[in-house]
Amino acid sequence: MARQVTGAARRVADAAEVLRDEKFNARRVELAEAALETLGELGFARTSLREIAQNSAFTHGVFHYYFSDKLDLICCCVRHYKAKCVTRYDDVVATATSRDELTEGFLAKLAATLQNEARMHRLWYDLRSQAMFEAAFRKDVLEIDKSLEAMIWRIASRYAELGGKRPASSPAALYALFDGLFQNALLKHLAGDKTAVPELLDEVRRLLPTVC
Amino acid sequence: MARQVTGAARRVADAAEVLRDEKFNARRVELAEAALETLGELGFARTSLREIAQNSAFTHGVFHYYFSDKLDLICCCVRHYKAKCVTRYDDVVATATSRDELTEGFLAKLAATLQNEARMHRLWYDLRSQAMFEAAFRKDVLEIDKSLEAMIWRIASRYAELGGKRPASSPAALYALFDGLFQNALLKHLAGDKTAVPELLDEVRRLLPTVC
DNA sequence: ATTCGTTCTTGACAAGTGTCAAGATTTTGG
DNA sequence: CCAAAATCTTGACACTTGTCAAGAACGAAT
Repeated sequence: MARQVTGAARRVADAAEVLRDEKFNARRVELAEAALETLGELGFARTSLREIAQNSAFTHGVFHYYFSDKLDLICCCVRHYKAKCVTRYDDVVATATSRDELTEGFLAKLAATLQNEARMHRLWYDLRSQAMFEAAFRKDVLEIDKSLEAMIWRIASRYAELGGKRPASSPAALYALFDGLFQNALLKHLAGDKTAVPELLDEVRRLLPTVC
Repeated sequence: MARQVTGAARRVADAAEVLRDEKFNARRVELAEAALETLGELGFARTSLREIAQNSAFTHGVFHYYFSDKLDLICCCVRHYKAKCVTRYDDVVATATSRDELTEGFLAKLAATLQNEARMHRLWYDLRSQAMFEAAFRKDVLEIDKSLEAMIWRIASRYAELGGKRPASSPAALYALFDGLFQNALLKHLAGDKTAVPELLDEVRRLLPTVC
């Protein structure tokens, strides 16, 4: 009987701890989301914890309560960002019933992303570059890169399938191609080049039938 | 006669000034080269002028004598870096007399670059990302990007020519593809992935005949 | 309602930052 | 050879940075 009580008590205690952990983690995500705002605005190099705090509803001390240090915070930001990013085109892939439909849906989302979420994406490129210097970022960054490659591959596979074909290149090559084009268009777009977005769309429209 | 003397004096003065300017600029390049060492090691975010000075034969004051501020120094570094980079494959393109020769020469240089100049290249990716935040970098970065695109295009054109064909993609798409592949391979290589280099070579070897 | 553990605020600290200026040193031109 | 201009050194400045600790505010369980 003592056994059962202990078992029950343990269960209750465990449940409580899980709950606390979840709450703790939810707060971490809240803070990470707030941090992403400032990071997207200033970039990794120019962003300090105090600046993050000032641009948010929190004080700088809270960040040190929830994160062991700055890298811990940024890693949490990156992981959180990932979840949002990777599913961006899943709707289009799931609902498109023809090559044209898929193409137009993809291009529309691509253009919208480039214009409305430029800040988040430049942060991604920033952090991916940081990972080349800071080993602490590498694991997460490589993981996200893999996820993005898979995302592109899903689009390409579906596009090929709708045409009764198979993709003509490897997942790595396809991802490299689209990522490179997007990165270049993003830089031009941020530099005020109005032609960046339409030129990206043209390029992708021309490319899709040749690679899948 | 007074006219002639003034004219001659002016010419001499001008020549002297040009000489001084050249000397001044040579020194700037020396300093930039020293700065590139530290920048390649630490990345833009973590590099301070004092650190640059300590890792070099100069004192930190000199850098402020030759550069108006930190951005000015970094811009000079980037411009200097460009000149070296853009001509890397020109020999191979000029001397190759067959597709195979060009392929092997290109791949050899590609592998060597990835392994021996990883630090300089991660710095390039770092600065290109910085340009998305810092407007002062954009002009130079976009210019270098264009030069690199042209470099890739020269290789692809020559490769196509040697096969009696024409490149199947636009310069932008080709550059995006190779740049994306290289960037990804660099990250993996820096993360200690021994397969990064051979996999890049395989991918490029497979890709070349399909895009040109 | 009181107590105890969690959460948050505030202020401080040491280290590091870019920038500048006064003066030492070297080079140059007459 | 000497004055003037350039190059360079040194040390200081005002400011920002990440980190931490002391304690206030809060919430939940007894």
